[in-house]
Amino acid sequence: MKYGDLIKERRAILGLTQQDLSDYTGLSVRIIKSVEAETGNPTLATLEKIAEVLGLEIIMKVKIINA
Amino acid sequence: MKYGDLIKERRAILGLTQQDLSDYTGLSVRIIKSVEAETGNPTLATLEKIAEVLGLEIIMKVKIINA
DNA sequence: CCAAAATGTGCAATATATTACACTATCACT
DNA sequence: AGTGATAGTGTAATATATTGCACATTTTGG
Repeated sequence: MKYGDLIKERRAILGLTQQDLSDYTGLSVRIIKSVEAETGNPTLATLEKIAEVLGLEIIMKVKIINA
Repeated sequence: MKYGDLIKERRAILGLTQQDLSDYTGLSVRIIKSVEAETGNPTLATLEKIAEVLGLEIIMKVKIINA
């Protein structure tokens, strides 16, 4: 799953800084950075908090081959 | 994101036990259980390993309101 | 009904995600 | 050029995900 760029772009669209996103999610700025850079291995809760603030959603579904 | 039941059902469809899924993913049986029960807070890597074996995928996308 | 297989739970040890702080780097603007 | 705002990095401390074991419970098939 790619998520770093999506989060970064979405945050930019909403005009938020990493600090803003940190404040709104309650996550450390360091984690915001690592998630956007896709370094590290975030917890589902971490991703969900970010997704919630940015109007994103995380979905697990059956993988369609060749689609 | 709901994932426990999907994983459980998918594993059943493929005729795998929790032990099988543990072997194929390299994750402990305990974690397989906690993920299926949606207790705990799994790492993205943990979910991805399970998804890969079960033919599932995890996606983050812009949330469409009223859809 | 019975036995074996599969699943669920408590606990301690280990691995690692998250945090906080300090510092550097980059970018925008005057 | 320089200042302020924003973003990236190293390290140590803390919180917690993951593991392994032992045992209880449930389920499945004969």
